[in-house]
Amino acid sequence: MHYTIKEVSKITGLPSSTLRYYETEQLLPKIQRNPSGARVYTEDDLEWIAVITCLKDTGMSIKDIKKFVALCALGDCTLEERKQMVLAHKKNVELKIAKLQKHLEHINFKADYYEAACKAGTEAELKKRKYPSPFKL
Amino acid sequence: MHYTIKEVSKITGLPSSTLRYYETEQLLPKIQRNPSGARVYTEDDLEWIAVITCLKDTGMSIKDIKKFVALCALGDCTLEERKQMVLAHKKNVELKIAKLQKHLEHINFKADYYEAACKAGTEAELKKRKYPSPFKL
DNA sequence: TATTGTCTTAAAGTATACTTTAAGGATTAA
DNA sequence: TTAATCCTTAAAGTATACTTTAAGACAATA
Repeated sequence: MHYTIKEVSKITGLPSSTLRYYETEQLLPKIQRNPSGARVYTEDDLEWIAVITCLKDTGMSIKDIKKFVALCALGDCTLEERKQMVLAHKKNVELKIAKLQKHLEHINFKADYYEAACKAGTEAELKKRKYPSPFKL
Repeated sequence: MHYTIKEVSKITGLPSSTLRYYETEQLLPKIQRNPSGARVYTEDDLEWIAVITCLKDTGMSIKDIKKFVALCALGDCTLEERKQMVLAHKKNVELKIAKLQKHLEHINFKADYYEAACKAGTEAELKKRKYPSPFKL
């Protein structure tokens, strides 16, 4: 199956302008063109977009994604380096999730706090409730 | 206990410039000054910084944090609105974590892929291994 | 055939969140 | 007392990741 830029935009949720931007930044391989010069996306292109989206949404910079894509283009001789990049990123994402979960505890504390404060109509009594400091003082 | 801006910077990991920026943007209440005009931070200020850091690191914009801080300053009449903000943000963070976990599966797939490819010395045989598309085609 | 809607490019513009610079004042160590 | 090191402000600069604009080409519809 082949897709126009508009279809890909709808499928992926990325604006056409972003899809063009990713291509000029070389986050995507060169996309084929039809006789009048319009982009024609394949299933493989969609798979690439999924990978890029995954890396981007997990916090990898455009610059690093570009580097990863460039390594892929070089073939088997970059396998080890790509593996290291993926493992490092995996670790980053795990840390990111752990950090968010820690912060979520703080937010849950606040949710309980406001639940109680709204019931009481005032937070005067509640200000003593303190969430343990995340800093070493 | 009282702290200089440099001490707070060390404790929180935020550069002094960022602490000043947060204050001018009104993410922090006005910080006390010593006789020569230098900032003097209290434990309460550190608690605020922890809240701001929590909101910021979980993806709340400076603009929205500012709004939340302003509501806090208005007192009990904004309790309900603050509660709604906290609950909405809690939901956002939960979604964010779920999304990261989903992406982590994709990254784990890639890690396995590169593990196998490095062992084989080539990815030729592995290109058939496809991670299920996250898009509805 | 004219209009509408899509596509193209390159370049300039925008949003967010800081960060740096410049110029000067106060405190401490030699 | 002089140099180093902190502090201050306001304003300009930076980085990242797009997004918009402008100008023009192509294809389908009224």
